[in-house]
Amino acid sequence: METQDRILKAAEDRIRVGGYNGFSFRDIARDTGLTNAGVHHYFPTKAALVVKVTEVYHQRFMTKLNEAPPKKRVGRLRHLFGQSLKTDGKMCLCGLLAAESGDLPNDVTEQARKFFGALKDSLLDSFPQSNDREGAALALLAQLEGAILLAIVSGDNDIFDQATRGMGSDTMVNDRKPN
Amino acid sequence: METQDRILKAAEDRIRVGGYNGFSFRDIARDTGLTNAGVHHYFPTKAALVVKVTEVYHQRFMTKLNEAPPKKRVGRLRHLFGQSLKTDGKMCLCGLLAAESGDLPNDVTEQARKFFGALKDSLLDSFPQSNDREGAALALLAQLEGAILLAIVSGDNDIFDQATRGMGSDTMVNDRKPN
DNA sequence: CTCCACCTACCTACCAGTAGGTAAGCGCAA
DNA sequence: TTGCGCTTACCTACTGGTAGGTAGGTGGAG
Repeated sequence: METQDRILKAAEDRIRVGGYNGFSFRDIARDTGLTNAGVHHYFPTKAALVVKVTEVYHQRFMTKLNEAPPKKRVGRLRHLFGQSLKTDGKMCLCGLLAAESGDLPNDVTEQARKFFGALKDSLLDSFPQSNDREGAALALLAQLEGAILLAIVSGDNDIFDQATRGMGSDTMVNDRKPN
Repeated sequence: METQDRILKAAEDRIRVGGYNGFSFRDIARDTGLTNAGVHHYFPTKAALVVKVTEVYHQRFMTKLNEAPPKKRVGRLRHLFGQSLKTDGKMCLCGLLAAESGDLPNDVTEQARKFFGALKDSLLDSFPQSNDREGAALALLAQLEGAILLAIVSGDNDIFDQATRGMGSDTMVNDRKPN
């Protein structure tokens, strides 16, 4: 694996546990077997590193989401969030950054915002046109992001399933009752 | 206002913007006109300070929530979260701490967990006994916490309303606060 | 020989936390 | 009423350690 990719992976893992202020260049250096300066060789500033991490995350996530046809996006999204929790045992990267966004470099906040914008747009086609699709997509996104948050703080993955029951797989694949 | 309370207020405000690692004792000292050591006089460690902040927040929040009768708790809770966003312009304290919880002192994480436990318990009575009340309460909590997160990162309070539309008005009760 | 990856060595600023001092106030006894 | 022991509420000055970031070198591959 390329050094740059190892740096990005280490940074993503760190951020998804402790957030932007919860890791340092030296942490990443230790994780990758480099030195502080070695990490700076690839990313001049912390903000630049985190922006790149979010770009990679964004693209990877959207690719997986858009593999599913519009009608199955909700279930797919639920699956992806669940995987984030159960396989990685970690928060959604952009969810954590969003929470801290009041104290982040502007371009990092902007990246998190873009992620949720893209998610919402990809989701719109899953809802019937007549209703408030925008609101329905946002509500769903909110519920998923909140569910992962509740599960993480509780240290209990089942909470994610409880808080998202009925979403996607059973009742709601293509006809969630919008409020 | 007592010095200790000014410290607690400053710390709460700071945490709700940047999280646990997003503020320092010196920030609080500047906010309150004290010195670093002056803040340490009241709170020996950062963890102790943050634990106290969450205790005060928890109690204040639950008091306001439980003013409403069980049947109106959902609307009340939505109102309180909306107020947190629109009046304070800030995240829910425990939501932010929950997101970062992977990198927090244990007793701080525990406080955040307790907050959501209390919220869920208070909410249970708002749901019909026959169904999966636990899941319904968790889903609602998740949606609210996620909605505030999406609104914060977007810098657009309307997103909170969109993502929680219908909540507390159809199946739940009205969401106008009865003051 | 050049370029690139990465290093050593270092900077300044800041971190949480501590040591020890001081000024003002308390309850209480003479 | 004065004086004493003790406490509260801070302060200045400092510690060891870490933060993000930089200047300039080294070693190996092409």
